[in-house]
Amino acid sequence: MGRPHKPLLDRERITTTALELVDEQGDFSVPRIAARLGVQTASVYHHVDGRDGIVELLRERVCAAIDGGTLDRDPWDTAMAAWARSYRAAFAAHPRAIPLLTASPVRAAKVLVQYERAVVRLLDAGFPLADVMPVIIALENLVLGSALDMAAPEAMWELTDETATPQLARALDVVAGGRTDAAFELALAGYLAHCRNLLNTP
Amino acid sequence: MGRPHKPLLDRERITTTALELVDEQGDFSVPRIAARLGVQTASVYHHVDGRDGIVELLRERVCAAIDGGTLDRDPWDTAMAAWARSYRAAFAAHPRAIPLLTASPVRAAKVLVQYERAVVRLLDAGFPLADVMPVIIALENLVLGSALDMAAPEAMWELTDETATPQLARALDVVAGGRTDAAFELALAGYLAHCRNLLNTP
DNA sequence: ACCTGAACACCGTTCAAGT
DNA sequence: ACCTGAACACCGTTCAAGT
Repeated sequence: MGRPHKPLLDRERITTTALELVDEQGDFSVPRIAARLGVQTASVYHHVDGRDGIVELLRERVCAAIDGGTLDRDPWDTAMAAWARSYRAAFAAHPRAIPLLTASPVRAAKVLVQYERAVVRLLDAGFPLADVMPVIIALENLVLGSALDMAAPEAMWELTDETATPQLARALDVVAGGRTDAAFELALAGYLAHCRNLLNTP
Repeated sequence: MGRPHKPLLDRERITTTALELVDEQGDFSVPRIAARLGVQTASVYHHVDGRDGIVELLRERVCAAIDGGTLDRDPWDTAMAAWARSYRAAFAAHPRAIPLLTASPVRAAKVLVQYERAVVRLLDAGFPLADVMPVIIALENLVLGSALDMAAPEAMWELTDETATPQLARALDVVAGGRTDAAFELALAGYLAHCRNLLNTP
């Protein structure tokens, strides 16, 4: 066939197809992307840096939904809370992608700029330089830990032998659906309170 | 060859070999396990429920290092803190296994028993039933989020274009090695303080 | 019950050949 | 520059055949 007049493929469409596959089936493969786009497997490699490159594109695509504007809100703790919720919501929109994306951290330029903004906000708020990264990484840990929890199928919490863990069964029963959100909000509240405290008692 | 007088393989040795491979190379495959054990690939399938079964065995093996005894300490918040640190340390002992293990949550019987114990401790401490699971899951999120951070190669934090994020570079520079532990301890302290507060102001 | 050898479907990746 | 077809090494899994 040779080269077409108009390219059949581009990174955008490859990313979209990969994300569709992950949303539908929990995983993707290069051949299945190619098949969906009506193209040979090898063609994909002319646009993308292998399978790992596609994962990186997925990470950037998912993270594009994080609203960096939240970081401009006042005061600083409101900004951090809103950023954390937006960060988490971006991952929640594609739960089946989460195990794929959390394997290595987000280092896309667009997200690093948000980290830079967060550093500045915290310095302006009065945090000592040495506290800034721990504060930010702790927030990232919170978000990603919660994301993993969201990615776990509900069935993971269905206890097969309830008699061995009766109190756990009772405690699970009473939270049912909202366990994930409640845990995140609890951790976030604790985190923010502790940060405020750090600032007031140096 | 046929059946040997003494089995050449068992789940224990398969798990150990898989963990060795993961520690050394960041991943494992059934054929490579077989090769190390001087056996055919197909033989492994007589002892183990496929690749996923081996991952589950890895999860159980790594989690066996969690010290459930910490949950008996007094008072309850000391117990939770010690449990969280032990939980995290178990994962930290095999950082390259973490992405493999965090994809789905720990549901091995031996660990569920610890969750049961944690539920009882929290109920005894006076937490309302509805708060118990959020409190426990938030702790799990904290631990796993931090584990992911530990699994990330140091290089992930080396900024290629420092000028775009100068403050981030400065903040990173000053924490250097200890960023992961500092972030975890910060989040844990905030979490515990918040839990204590929940208990005192219902 | 446990190991082998062979087979199958699928994967990631490369590359010369075409336009 | 971009697509194809063919190739390669590797993977997970199954199964009949042996003891």
